[in-house]
This record gives sequence, structure tokens and C-alpha cells, in this order.
Amino acid sequence: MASSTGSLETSANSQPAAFSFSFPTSTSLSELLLGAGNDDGEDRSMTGASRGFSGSMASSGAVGPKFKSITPPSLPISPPPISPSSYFAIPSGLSPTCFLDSPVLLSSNDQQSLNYQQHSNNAYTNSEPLMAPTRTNSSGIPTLQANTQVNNGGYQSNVSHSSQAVQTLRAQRRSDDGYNWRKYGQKQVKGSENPRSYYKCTFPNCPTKKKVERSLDGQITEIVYKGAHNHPMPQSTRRNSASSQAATQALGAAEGGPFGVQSGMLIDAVPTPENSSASFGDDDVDISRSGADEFNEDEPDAKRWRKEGENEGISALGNRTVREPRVVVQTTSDIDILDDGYRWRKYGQKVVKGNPNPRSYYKCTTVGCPVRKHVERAAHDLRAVITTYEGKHNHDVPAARGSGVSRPSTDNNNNFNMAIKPSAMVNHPNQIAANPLFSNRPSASASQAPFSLEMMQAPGGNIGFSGFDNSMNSYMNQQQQQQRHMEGVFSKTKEEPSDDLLLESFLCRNL
DNA sequence: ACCGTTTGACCGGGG
DNA sequence: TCCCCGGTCAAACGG
Repeated sequence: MASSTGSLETSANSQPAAFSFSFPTSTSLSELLLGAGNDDGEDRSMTGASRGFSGSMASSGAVGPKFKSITPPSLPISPPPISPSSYFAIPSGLSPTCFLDSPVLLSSNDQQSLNYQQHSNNAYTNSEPLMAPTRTNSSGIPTLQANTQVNNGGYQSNVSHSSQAVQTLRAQRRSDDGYNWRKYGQKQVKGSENPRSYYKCTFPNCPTKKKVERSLDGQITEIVYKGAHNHPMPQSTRRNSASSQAATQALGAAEGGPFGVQSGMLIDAVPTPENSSASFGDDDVDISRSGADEFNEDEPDAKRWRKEGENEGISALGNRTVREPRVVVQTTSDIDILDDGYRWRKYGQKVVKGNPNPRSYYKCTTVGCPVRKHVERAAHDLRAVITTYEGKHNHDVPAARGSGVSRPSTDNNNNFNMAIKPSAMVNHPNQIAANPLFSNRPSASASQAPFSLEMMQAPGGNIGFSGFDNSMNSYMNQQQQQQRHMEGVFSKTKEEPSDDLLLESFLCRNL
């Protein structure tokens, strides 16, 4: 296999590939994403998260507690000297989620371990070698063609081009959540420049639908599920997306049904019996409610949202008008979502109906920014953490403390920076923007993570802020060692720490 | 010919 | 009752 420079293409837009990388290769990205041996051609494009580490962690049932008890060993904690973005240019439109499924990082017998990246973004800031640059097409399907060969991690992928086409085709039918969807409409909704696509689950008689909003560059900015699947996730998907299944189970456990979970890159909503509210167990808890200030659990979401927006000037944000509540929900197992890059001030905590676990309420510390979020563990699955955002940030992600570097909120295709669309940023701060792997903010998570792993380890307990740093530091240290170890593997990334061995090492220590 | 997407038109709920 | 707008339909289109 000849080493080659991969290039990216996207059908979503014609932007030229903004980066190159040196993975020796010639395999389609979609295949990379699907992972070696994945022959069902299912779409993994958006599912990195749902099939990600969190999922596997969830399935293992060992995440929370073990994170704390098992601190990554000798890992130097210092953040990588070079930001992740320095070696990979991730053009706008690119869904980092895609990277998560890349077999590059997977050990041959434990694909699950790889995907932790997606959800553990705040905990692991230096695993960018893990990511193959890619761009998604309009369907969120990576269209990058490249071969991948990672010698160090013992992983190697060779996929034929013929199967690639088929997989890409199939991928367009299957979303990241593992279910099959058929698009039945698209509309330009008022108040947003992003077109909204409507999908129906293709399973016979399944009432589930979802709405997907994409930014102009093809990135998914919002997904809202409606209804519940009345069937199990397609087998083929399960087989190859353990994490997705796990994620599904995490939420499904909470909802008592086999719902697909969208916890990927830009996928924030969870499928619910009705609209975008999630119910847990017998007692429905509308997670779109903040209950923050008034703790009024009775007011309808939309009305409440509007009221809060008016009170706090949300309606005046940019050129957008405030419409339906932008409920951003991530259901993941433990460690992701904790660091979204923004700074939060805790202003309340409450145990809400239907969930014995306390919900802590946070407000963005930026003056004038109306965004709030609340975090809580799922009632029926302590491994699942639900973060709900309300409002849109009217500012960029603040610079990391001490770094003096602020995260970009606009495209920057020329500098290999992670392109972060404002729309995505504001609505999903815990995803792209939050993921240090895709930001310019080195070790931001370590310094800014509003939550510590303690939180994850204390089901139903208080949310603490200690303990995280230690783990983080240890991990970072290890990463640096790993970086040295990985030198030479990636010609262009040798400055960057890496990857799978590290990953495995970390996982082994934490699982 | 099949299948999925696109897209303009239509429907219906809510203000 | 009218109008707005989100959601859906279905014919056309394309691979």
C-alpha cells in the first residue's frame, strides 16, 4: 500500500479539501468510519458518538466508578505542546464524529475502545492522531477517500473501492443512530438559515420520525426525534456499532424503550415518545425545561423558553428569532459533554420529578449570554448523563484559562483549524466546540471542565470538581509519552501525541 | 426498473 | 376567519 495523501470531498459543498494528511492509504473514509470488517455498509457518519466510547463504556457498565479509581498512570499531564488542530485541518462541514469510528484507533478486537473519543472529549485532549480528517457530505456521510494504516496500533485497514461505493450509498440511508431512515421532506424553516430535513424510520409501521437541521456547509446542527421505535435496532447495525447500541441502551433504559440515541457530534436530541421531551420511567420529566430560576415544572416548554428568552434578550441574538426551544440533549455515558468550552456558573441544583439524581443548573458566565444548561444523570442508567442546553451563546467560546487562545467560531479552512459554525457552536457547545480534539484550545478541558469525573463517579451524589485534574494530568502525561512513541507513524503528525496504544492503555486502566 | 432524494404544493394547527 | 408556518405528500428527478 502506497502512502498517499488523502483528500476530502463533499457533496454538500464544493469547498476544496482544506487539508491533507499522511495516512498511508487508499480506503474510503466511510469505510474507515465503518471500521475494518464492517461489511454491512451502514451509515456511521453521524454515529460516532452514539456508538462511541460512551456506549461501550455504558455497555461495560464500568465507566463511572472506574474512571476515578483508575487514574491513567504515568501520563504527563501537561497539555500537548501543539494543539490538535495543528496537524489536521478539519474543514467546515467536517464532522469530527466521523473520526470516532475510524478503525485507525481501534484495536482489532475491541472496536469499542476506540470510540470513547467522542464522548470523552473533555477528558482526553490529545488524541487527535486518532482522527482521520474527513468531511461529510450532505447526508453527513464522510466522503473522504483514503487508506489507513497504523502500524503502531496494530491496526490496518484495507478496503476495496467497490464496496466503498455501496457502503456510501447505504450509508445515506442509515443514520448514525443505527436505524434506517427515509427522507420525506425538506423545508427551510423560519428563523434559521439551516434547511430542515424530515425523516421517517423505514421499519414497517414504525412511527418514529426525526428532523435534522444542517448548516449550510452540511454539518448537522440539530436533530429532533419524535416517537419511539417499536422495533429493535437493525441487527446489522448492532453488530457493528456496539457503542451505538450501548448508547441506545443507556437512554432506552431510561425511557423503557429501544430508542436510538443521537449523541454524536452534532446530534443532541434524544428520541422520545413525543417530540423532544424525554421521559424517564413512569414519571415524565421534560428535559427541555430548565427549571433553573423558577423551577417551574409545569410550564410548557415552548412557552417557557420564549419567556426566558424574552427576559434575557435571547430574541435579540443576532438575526435569529427565537422559535422553539432549542433543546440540546446529550445522553451519553459519563465523560463526555462535561466540557463544552464555555464557562459556567452553577446557580442551582434540584432533584426533579422522575429522577432521583440531582440536576445541577449552570449559567454561562459571559455577560449578557442567556445560555443555561443543566446536567443530570439518567434516572435509570447512572452511566448516562443528560445535558440540556437552553439558549444560544451570543459569543465565541472563551479562551482557555491561561492560554490566551480562543476557540474559533467561524470557518477557517486555511489553517487546519476545526471549523466551527456559529450555528453549531451556539447550539451544541458540548460537541464540536466542546471537543478539545477539534478546537484550538489546548487542554481546555483540563482547565475549564466545569465538571469533574467525580460527578460521574458519584451516581446520585453531588457533583464535585475535584479529582478530574489528577486523572487528566495523568492521562496527559501518558499522552506525551505516547506521543514520542508514535513519532514516525504519522509523518505530519509527529508533533502530536497519539493514540491507540495510549487509548488502549488508558482504557485498560479505566475499565 | 428500482429506490431514495428533491422540491413545490397542500394541509392543518395555532395565533 | 385569515394568515403564518411547520409538517407532510407526492410527482419528478437522478443514480
